[in-house]
Amino acid sequence: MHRQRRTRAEMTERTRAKLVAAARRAFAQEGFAHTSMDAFTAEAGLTRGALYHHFSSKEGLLLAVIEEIEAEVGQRLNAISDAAPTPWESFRRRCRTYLELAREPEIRRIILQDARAVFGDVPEAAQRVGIAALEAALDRLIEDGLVAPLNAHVTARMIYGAVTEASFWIAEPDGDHEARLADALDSLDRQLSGLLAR
Amino acid sequence: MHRQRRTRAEMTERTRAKLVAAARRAFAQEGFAHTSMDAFTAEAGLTRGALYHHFSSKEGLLLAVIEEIEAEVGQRLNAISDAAPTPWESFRRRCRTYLELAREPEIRRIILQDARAVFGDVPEAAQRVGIAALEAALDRLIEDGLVAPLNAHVTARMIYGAVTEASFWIAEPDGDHEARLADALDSLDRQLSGLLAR
DNA sequence: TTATTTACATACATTGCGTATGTTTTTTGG
DNA sequence: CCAAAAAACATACGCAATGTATGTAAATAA
Repeated sequence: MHRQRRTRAEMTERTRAKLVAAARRAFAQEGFAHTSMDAFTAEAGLTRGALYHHFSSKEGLLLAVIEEIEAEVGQRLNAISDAAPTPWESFRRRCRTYLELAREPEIRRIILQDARAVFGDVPEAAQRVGIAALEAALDRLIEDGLVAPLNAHVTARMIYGAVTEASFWIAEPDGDHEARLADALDSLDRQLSGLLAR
Repeated sequence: MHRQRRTRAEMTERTRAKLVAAARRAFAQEGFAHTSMDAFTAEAGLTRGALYHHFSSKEGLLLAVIEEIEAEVGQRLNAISDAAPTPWESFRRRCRTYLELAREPEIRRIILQDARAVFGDVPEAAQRVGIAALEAALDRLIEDGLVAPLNAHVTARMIYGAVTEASFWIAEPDGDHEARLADALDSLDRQLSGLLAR
C-alpha cells in the first residue's frame, strides 16, 4: 500500500517536473507570450489537461519555472560569495557574478524580461533570492562600518537593476561581449565604491 | 483643391492621434498583453480596420505610444537639467528626475514593463532618449575631468536600470512612497558619487 | 470488493489577432 | 469637368490559443 502510494506520488512528481522542464525550455527559447501550451506539453508527451491539473494557469506555470531558476541562481551566488576573503569582497563578487549570470539567455529572457512583464514587480513567491542576499550582505557591511548607513533594500535593488540593464547591453548580438562585460564590471566597481564609508 | 487635401490630411492625423491616445490609456491601465484592440478602438469610435490601416500590428502601435511618451519624457528631462548651475548638478538632477518620472504609473507600466517585455532590449526606434542624454552628459563630465574615464554608455544604462528598479520598489502599494523616494535618492547620490574623479 | 479520489486526456466555448474584402470619399489626370 | 485611382476606413472571416467542462482509467480507501 505504501509502496504503491510512493510509486504514484513519484510518477506525479515526475510529470510535474517534466512539465516545468519543458516549459522552461520553451519560455527561454520562444518567450512566455509566444509559447503555446499545446506545443510544449506535446513535446513532453502530455496534454494541456495535465498542465491545468498541476498548475492554475499559464502564469502559475511561469511562477514555478521562476522559482526553480531562482533557487539555482541563489546556490551559485552563495557559493561564490562564501569563498570571498572579506565581507566587502564577498559583496563585490556577488554583484559581479550576478552580472555574469545575467548574460545567460535563459535567465535574461525568463527572469529579467518575462517575469517582470507578467508580474510587474518582483514576484513575491520567488522572493528574488538574489536581491535578498545582496541586501543582507549590505546590512553586514553597514554594521561593520565599511558602508555608511543607507537603505540596504533599495540599494540592493538598484544594483540589481543596474546589473540587469547592463546585461541586456552586453548581450546585444552585434557587440563584443567580453569587452562589454569588462566595461560593465569597471563601471559597477566605480558605482559600488561610492557606497564605501570614507 | 489644396484646402481639401489639407482637410483630409488633418482628419487622417486626427484619427491616428485618437488611436494612439486611446491605446496609451488602455495600455497604461490594462497592460499591453491584456488590452483588446477591439475594446479601445470602439472606445475611440473606430474599429480595428482603422488601426491596421495606420499601424502594422499591435506591437507597431505600442511603438508609436512609446515614441510619444519618450518624447515627452525627453522634454521634461531636458528642461530640468538645462536649468542646473553646473554640469555635475545637471547630470545629477537628470538622474533624480528620471527616478521621479518613473513613479508615474503610465511610464512604469508602458515604458519600463511592457516595452521591455515586447521588445526585449530597448527599442531602437524610440532611441531611449533618456539614456542617450544621460550618456552625453556623462561624456561631457569625463571631458571636463570631473569623472574619470569609463564607458559612458553602459554607465548611463546602469543608472537607468537602477532608477527603474528603485521606482518599482517606491511604487509598491503598501509602502510610504515619499520616504522610499527619499531613500532611493540618497542611495542614488552615493552610487553616483563613486563616479567622481578623486 | 466496491466506492471514491487522483491524474490525466478529450472536447468545447470564447476570445482576440491578423487578413481579405468591400465601400465611400478624396484626389489626380486628362 | 469627369473618369480613374487611391486613400481611409468598416465588415467579415480564418485561425490560433487559453481556459473549462467532461470523460476515463488507475490507484487508494473503506
